[in-house]
Order: sequence, then structure tokens, then C-alpha cells
Amino acid sequence: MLDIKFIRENPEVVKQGILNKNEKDTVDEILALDKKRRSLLQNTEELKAQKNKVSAEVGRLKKAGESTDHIFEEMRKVADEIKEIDDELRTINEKLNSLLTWVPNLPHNSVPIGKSAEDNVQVREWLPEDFKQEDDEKKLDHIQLGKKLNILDFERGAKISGSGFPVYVGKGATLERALINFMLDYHLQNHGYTEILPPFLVNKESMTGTGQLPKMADDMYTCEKDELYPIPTAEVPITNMHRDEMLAEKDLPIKYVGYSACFRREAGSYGKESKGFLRVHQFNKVEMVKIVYPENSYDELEGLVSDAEDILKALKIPYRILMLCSGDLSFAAAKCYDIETWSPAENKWLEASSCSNFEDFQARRANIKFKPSEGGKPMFAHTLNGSGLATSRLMVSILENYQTPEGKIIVPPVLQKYTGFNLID
RNA sequence: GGAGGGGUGGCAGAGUGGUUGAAUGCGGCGGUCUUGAAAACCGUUGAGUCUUCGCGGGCUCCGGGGGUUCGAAUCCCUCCCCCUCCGCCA
Repeated sequence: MLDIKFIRENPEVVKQGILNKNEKDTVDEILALDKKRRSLLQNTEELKAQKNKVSAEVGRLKKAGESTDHIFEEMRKVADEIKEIDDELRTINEKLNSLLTWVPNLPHNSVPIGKSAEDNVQVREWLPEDFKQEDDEKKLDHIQLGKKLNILDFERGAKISGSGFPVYVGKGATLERALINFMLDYHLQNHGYTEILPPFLVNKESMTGTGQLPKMADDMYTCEKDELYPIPTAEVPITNMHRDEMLAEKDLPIKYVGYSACFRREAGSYGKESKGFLRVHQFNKVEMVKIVYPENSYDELEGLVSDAEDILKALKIPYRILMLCSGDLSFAAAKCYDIETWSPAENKWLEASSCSNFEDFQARRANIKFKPSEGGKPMFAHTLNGSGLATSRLMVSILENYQTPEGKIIVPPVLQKYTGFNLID
């Protein structure tokens, strides 16, 4: 959520930001409602001041044993008038708030202006020392490997749940579990995070707090009867842990890392892009969440990306970092880096992580504040999160990059103590 | 699922219709004392919003929403959450 005061004072900046993000500009409508709201507010508050004054007077008169009947008739009228204005005010507030929840966060100044993913800017690329690309065309893709080695079963997943719900079998399941444990341990031991294992179903307030609702309503699953939503990412429960809380500056930065299954409807995506692991409805992810002092948030973003990179370096998976352009930024993000891992069989880069700074956009929605140590007014914290990382796309890269000419998989050395085996055949 | 109890400021906890935005304690901040710290003592300390260049002033907020009343933390309705006991159960 943007600060209404900021919108009021910088309408052109907000409009430009919305435009750069390919979102709908409702600024003029918002400003008109805001103006109306303030005028009604002044109106009703004046009447309320009068009411309060008279009511206090009644108290005094009663104590003195004097008659108060003559006052009541008049005050009843004032009370009615207040009610009328407040009703109108309520309608306007609801409309205004609903419009505000649809206004995206504005891109940070350092973000390149662009329309789509084509305009994203590569920041750097990392390849393992012994990385070779010659034999790529001979390599099996992850679906072929999964079938051949009997470690992934997409067909049975489709039977028991539907397409996009993969089943991990045997060593495939163990490898997945090893990967999750490795990533969690790595962040805990080397990057100073605190582990969280969050609920996988959250309420509407949480979904709104991090910005998934209302815009992404069609992309999430719902449990209507209980008004709960299966989480699309652990970002939601973890960030919302501190919803409606007043933190102390000395608590910051808060750094959490947590595993969760992630559930996404992926409404409207079909075809080649969606085969195998490339697009699934349920996947596993280790997520990092930071709640930080505003001034430090861009440094913390760089740190977040580097924390995710460390995992790929340890696994020796080729990757590149992209800075998303304004048009490709998600609704709540001010700046975002995507990390893409190399898939030799697909012959392309696959998004395995997204690291974003939301500045105070989520904090304002979720009401996450802190008291500055130096005193003064409470401030909204800045929130960030990044995948560290999502296993499905990463698994594609691991399987494909670690396959032998015979179509077996060598378990990446750092995972071997977690799997208990070093070859899948 | 049944019965009962409870949700008040950063935290703990008083307060049951009229200067109560809220006693008190803790915590925070400032100070005295001290070589320094602790302790002790003194002072100070809720949030949001509107208005004003500023000083200031107004309004709202005691789980959420609605109602009664001239006036509600306090009474009524409703929803949510937490705790205790019983039942059921992975």
C-alpha cells in the first residue's frame, strides 16, 4: 500500500510509476475520493466536537441537580446529522481503501524502465570451473531422466491430484528432501537466519498483508468453508508473523528462513512451458524473509541475493542474475533480482529464485512497525524476501547438469551426506 | 462438539454509563548520585488521522463490526481469537 499522503503530494510520480509497471492508473479517482473524504471528515468532526462539549456540560448540570431536558432535543438532531455524514464517509472510505489496495508499489530509481521480461538486465553470470556446454544436445531432459530412473512420476501425480502435482519416488524423494535440508542448514549455519516452519494455510488478512490479495485472487487455491488459503510461498506466513506488531529498532534486522510447500493455481498457463517441473501447482521452496531498518533495505537486498547464490555455488550449478525491469516487477516489489539456473536439455535459463525489496509497501499493509531507538514516531519497517531456493526448477538443473553419458545422476557432493548415496541409477 | 472464563497502552494489569486516553507496575527515554556501571531517587513516555507555514487545536481508537444513549472501555447484538474443564481424535 502506498501512503495516501504521498499520493496526494506526488500524484505525477505515482502515475509514472504505475505506468512503468503496466498497471491501472486510478490516481485521479483516488484523489477525488480523498478530497471528498477530508471535507466530510471536517464536517462530522466539527459536529462531534460540539456533541462532546455539550455532553460534558450535561454531566456537570446533572451533578448540580439542574434540568437538562432542553438540551436533549437539540443534541438528538446533531447525533442524527453525525450519523448521516459518517455513513457517507464509511462508503467513501471503503471505496478508497479498495482502490488503494489495487495500487502497486512503485519501482525504485535504480530499476530499468521496460515493458516485459525482454527488458530485464543481466547483472552477472556464474559458471562452475569445469563447466562445459558441448554435449548439451545429447543430454536427457529432467522428464526423461525422471522416468528412466524412476524417481519422478508425473502421471501418477496427475491421477491422484491433477496435472502439475509431481510425485517424487525413491531416490528422487530422498534427493528432494536432502536438497531442502541442505539449503536450510546452509542458511542457518552461514548466513545467520532463524528457522521457521510455518502453517501452510493462512487467512485473508495475511494474504492481503503481503499483497497477494486482492490482485492475485485467481492464482491461489481457496478453502472456502474455512476462509483459508494454501500459501503460494512461505513469504506469506513468515512476513505476517509480525503483522500488527510494534517492534523495537534493536530487534532489526529480523532474518528468517523457512521451508514450505507452495501451492499455485497458475490459471491460464498451458503448453510447452508447463511440462514436467517447469510449471507445477505444488512445489517445495526454502524462503528467506527479512524485516529491516528502512535505510538498510537495499544493502539487505544485495545480501539476500548473495545468500541465494551461495547455495548454487555450493551445488556448482550455472546461474545468472537478472535485474527485473519495471514492467516485469511483481505488484508489491520495488526492486527484484531473479536468479536463473541453467537447463542444458531445455537449452535455457530457468527462474529458481526471486529476491525482492518491498520497502514499506507490505509493512504498511500488514502494519509492521518499529520504534526508533533515538525516540520519535514509530516507522514502518522494510520487508524483503527471496527464494533460497525453489526446488522444482533447481531440481531440473541438478538432474540435467549432473547426468552421466549413461543417463545416471551423480549426487552433487554437498548433498551426499544428506542423501546417504552418491549415484542415482 | 459441550460447559465456563477472558481479550485494555511496548509488556503486565486496574477500571462496569459522565474531565478515564485510561490508575499502578515493568520496560523505554532524560536527569541526579557514581571514577564508570548497577542500585536508589526525580522527571518523562500510546497510536492514528484532520487542520495549521509553525505554535497549537479537533476527531477517532480499550479484539472486529453493528446498536442503545445527550454521553459507552463500561449496557445490548454479532463475529473473531485466547485460556480452563469434559468429549472426540492424528
